[in-house]
Amino acid sequence: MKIINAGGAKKWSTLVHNGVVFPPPYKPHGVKMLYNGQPVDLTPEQEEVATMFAVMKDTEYASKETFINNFFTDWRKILGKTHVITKFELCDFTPIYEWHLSEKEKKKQMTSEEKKASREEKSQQDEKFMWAFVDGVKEKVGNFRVEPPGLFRGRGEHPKMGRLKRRIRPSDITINIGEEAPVPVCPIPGESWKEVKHDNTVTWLACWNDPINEKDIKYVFLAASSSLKGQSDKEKYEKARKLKDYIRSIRANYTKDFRSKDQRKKQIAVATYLIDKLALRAGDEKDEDEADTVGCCTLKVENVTCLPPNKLQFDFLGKDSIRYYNTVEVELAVYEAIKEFCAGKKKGGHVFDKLDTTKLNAHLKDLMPGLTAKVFRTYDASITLDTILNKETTDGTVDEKAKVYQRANKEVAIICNHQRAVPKSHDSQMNKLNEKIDELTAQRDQLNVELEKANKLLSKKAKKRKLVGSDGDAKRRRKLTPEMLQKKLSQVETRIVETDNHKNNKEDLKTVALGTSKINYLDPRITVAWCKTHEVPIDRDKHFTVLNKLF
DNA sequence: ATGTACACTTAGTACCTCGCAA
DNA sequence: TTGCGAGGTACTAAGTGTACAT
Repeated sequence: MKIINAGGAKKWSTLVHNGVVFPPPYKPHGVKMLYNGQPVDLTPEQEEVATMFAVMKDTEYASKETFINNFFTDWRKILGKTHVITKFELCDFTPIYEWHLSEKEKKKQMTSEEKKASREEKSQQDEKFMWAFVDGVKEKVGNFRVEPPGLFRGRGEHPKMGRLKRRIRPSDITINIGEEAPVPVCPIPGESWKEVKHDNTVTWLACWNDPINEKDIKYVFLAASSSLKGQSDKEKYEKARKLKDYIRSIRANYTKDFRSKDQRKKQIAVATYLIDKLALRAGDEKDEDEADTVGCCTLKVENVTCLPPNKLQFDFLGKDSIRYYNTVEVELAVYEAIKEFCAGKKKGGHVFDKLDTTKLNAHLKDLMPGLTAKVFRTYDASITLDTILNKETTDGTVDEKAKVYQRANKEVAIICNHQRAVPKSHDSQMNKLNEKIDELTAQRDQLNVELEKANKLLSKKAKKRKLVGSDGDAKRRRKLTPEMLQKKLSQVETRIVETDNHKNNKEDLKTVALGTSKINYLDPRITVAWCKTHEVPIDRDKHFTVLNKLF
């Protein structure tokens, strides 16, 4: 018997769960697309794939050549050699797209009771799959739903985008479950699981091969709120914290090697420096059939520009094809070393040609037990969060303190290069805020005029009263007193400042994704400690409330 | 030393929900 | 009552890193 994961520790003693939920079978709609202007008959299977493409009309993918070619190639396999459809250019998916829009509209038009009812029905069906028992403890399952068929949405310039991701069947699925637990009933009549195993050195409940990349495996894991996930999360942050004790000697170590005669040592030193200073990812080698992205070890000469006297400009696509664009001042020795590594190499050549992630990590392990490249990102995040929170938190309202936390969160996100697409509604929201500010400013000006008038009137009246003893007329009495106007004025002024801050904050964060760092990089213990010290209720944030219980 | 299978973390986006202001 | 924005969840792609085979 092949022993898999032999070194892996035991993760559980008993494991009980109910398997996975399959997406419902395809329901044909019968809407005919056009080919060369004529309606065409499609079998349900053919129609299903056509529909997958049709509904993506308003995405970027729909106009990408690679996507279209891959889709069409896979679809034609299903259409068969003799089918009338042979040219993509003659296909008109609009009828199906419009059907899709009207279905969407129908759903939107449902009353809130109907929506609620169907939601409840669904959650009732899902209920038994949502939970697992790990060593007798009820834990939430993460992704118990099997991925539905669809067109592959690879990020960046992925050579496989648009390929048909076929339907997963029970015979694709391996179930991992406790020996004594009942094997989940296969929910599709007449079919059965590929395999049932009882491996307690792993944490997954089910897996199948990714149909796009057959050598890749998709897993069903427990949710982040489970103690198994919480445990390894805690270990991750503990390791990052330990790096604090080692960082001085690690830095001394690589600094010494910047000028090493041994090219490999020198490259390791410079790479470690970049990972430490810039929180770059390790950068594993990638296959030809994946998007062309890089990390530290895979940086190519064209990704780094040396700007005299000692600046480096980085420009490359990293994970998820997110652009990393940054100019930094580095130690002169690093600058010289990079220049030397790049010298004489052709475009596409690796800056660190004597290096890969395995070698780098092996070296890091010598410096600190369990140290790998990714720990530096967690470490950087922890240091940044801690520093900003300590430096910037002042006595003030809870809202003001929360703003400080958000600023720290933002800095971490920037360091980790967590970006997002500018929200679709960004421009219109900015316009609205500008209009709001204009409106408030006009209000303010108006109030100032009124206030001035009211004050004048008051002093006039005072004079008059001395002379005549007037009690003022009814019309005047309805007007606001200067005090009231003053109060209103300061309210408006506050709102102007608030709205302006809100606007600037929104603009500032339009391309920054805060969520990833919050979930994966901000040590909950730092957050919780800060909340306690500064009397910010932890339950303001659901994420940390959950983790607080777990940690 | 290098390649690869496997397991697990990290990532951005689409969508959904809920509370609030208009 | 509605429409909208913030914030959360679901989804699944894309990384990292280890163990083992070659």
